[in-house]
Parts: sequence; structure tokens; C-alpha cells
Amino acid sequence: MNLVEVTAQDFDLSLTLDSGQVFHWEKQGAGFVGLIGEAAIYLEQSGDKLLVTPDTVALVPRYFALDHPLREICAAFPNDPAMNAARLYCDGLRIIRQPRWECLASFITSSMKQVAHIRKMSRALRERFGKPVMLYESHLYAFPSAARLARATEKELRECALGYRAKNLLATAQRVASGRADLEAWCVLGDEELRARLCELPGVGAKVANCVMLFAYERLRAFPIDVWIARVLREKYFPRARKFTAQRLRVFCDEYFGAQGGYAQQYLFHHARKTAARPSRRPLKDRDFASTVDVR
DNA sequence: ATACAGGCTCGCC
DNA sequence: GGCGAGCCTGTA
Repeated sequence: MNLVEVTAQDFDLSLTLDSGQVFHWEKQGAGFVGLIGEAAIYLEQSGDKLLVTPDTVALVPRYFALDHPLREICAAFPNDPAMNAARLYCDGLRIIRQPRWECLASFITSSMKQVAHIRKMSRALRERFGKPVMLYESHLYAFPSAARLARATEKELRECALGYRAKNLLATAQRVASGRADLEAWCVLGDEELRARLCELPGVGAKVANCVMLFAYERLRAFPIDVWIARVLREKYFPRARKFTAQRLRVFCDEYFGAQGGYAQQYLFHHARKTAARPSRRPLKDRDFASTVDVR
């Protein structure tokens, strides 16, 4: 295979692709195959170079956000034990720039699901509705457009193992396809306004909205709070607090992690996921967020 | 086996 | 404006 070099300092490809941001890349040989939009790519890492299939090499620096000043971002993290451990563990992890619809749709399917299953739903949707793209002799399938999914039936989406998420994905696809929700135009909105618009979409609450803001709208202070992160925050930052509200938690994250919130969250999240022997003996329940100790 | 996942929504208080 | 339950499916 004829490959082209791209310089990629402070970057760890496999760490980044395995960090729960994106669900369609697959290991192949020494690297990965996947798509950036509808462009099929193979790439592998060799030190501070990426070796990439020539046709699509131009898309790589932007997609993998090689322009983010990663050293500066990490240096600006809060200096505390949990953050320092995560920073060390996740060296080279970048927040990638995903196509907006693909990211939104993927995270609508993600609710109450582990990565392995989100990947399966993504694959089922792509193989059933996506545009086939050749990469050498193998077929890849691009993530289906909103217009295509808007024409699907709920039954067809359920056949992709979406369960109750099918209805939400279909309804959101219809809003996007019809232009009632214009994902591209929303780029110009401020963070609060953008979050509010996203949360109006079926199947999108605060957590999914923050993921989409972070991974598809470059809102690097967006801080998605899921059960993993909630557990980390509770254990590392509030070991004595018996209770705190989701609202207070959000305020704390916004103030404490500030402009680096999205990166900080991703580092804490990935570190927790990969170092936990078991997800948890005692699963975190909603009541763990509940009520009234001052969080400051 | 059967509980439970990287959540959202609705009905109830 | 907080709380609990239900929602589909695959996996441990």
C-alpha cells in the first residue's frame, strides 16, 4: 500500500480512537480503517508521523485536530492528583472534529449503552443505509445522512438494534433533513444557545448535547457528565459530600475546569474507564447526584 | 439467569 | 424543579 506521511506531534492515534468519541474505526494490520465523512482512509502511526492513504490525506490534520495546542491545553489543566494522573495516562489524546450529523446521531444511540454496542449500532446503520465506499478491495460504509435516515421507518431502525432510541433518531433525522434543525447554521451560536437548540431535539439531553458540542462543534469547554465522570468527580473531588445536585456539579465543572473542560473531561473519563478493574461494584444511581451539600 | 449498562422523557409530587 | 419509572437490547 502506498502511504503518505503526515507530521503529528503530541498525538496518539490508537488512544484517541479508543477514547469513546467515535465509534466506527476498526483496527486493521498496523493501523486503522475508517471514514472521514464519506472519504475512506487507512492510517497508521509511526512515532510522530502518520502514514495515510494518499487520496484522503488532506482531511487528516483537521479531523484529528492536529492544530490544537495540546501541550498548552494540558499545561492549563488544574493541578490536582486526579487530573495529573489522567494527564499522564492520556498523553497524546486529542478531541477530534467529527461531522456534525454523524456525531449527533451516534450519541443519540449511545444512551444506556456501552461502547461495544454503540459500535454495533453504528455498523448496522452504516451497512443498511450508508453509502458504500471502496478502500482498495474492501467496502466501507459511510454514516447515513439525515435525509436517508429520515426516509427509514422506525421498524427498520429497530432492526439495527436501536430499541427505544429508534424513535428519537428518526424524529431528529426528520427535523435535520427538513431544515427545521440546521446543524451547520448553529455553528455561529453561543454555547448556551447551541446547547438549548440541541436539547430540543428528540433523544438529546444535557449529556448528549455536551458530547456533540465537544466532538462536533469545537466547544472545548463543554463538559459531558455521564456516570463515569460523575463517579470520578464524586470520589476524587467530593469524597466527603454525601449528596450534590447535578446543577451544582455542572457549576463546579464549569468553574474548576474552565476553558479546558472538554479536554479535562475526556482525560479523566478515559483514565477512569481504562484503569477501573470493574466498572464499579456499586453502580452509580441518580440519587448520587441528588440534593444539598455545598460543592465549593 | 437476571441485573444492569457512558440516558431521555414523562408523570407525579 | 426534584424524583422515579419505563424504555430496547446485548452483555456480564
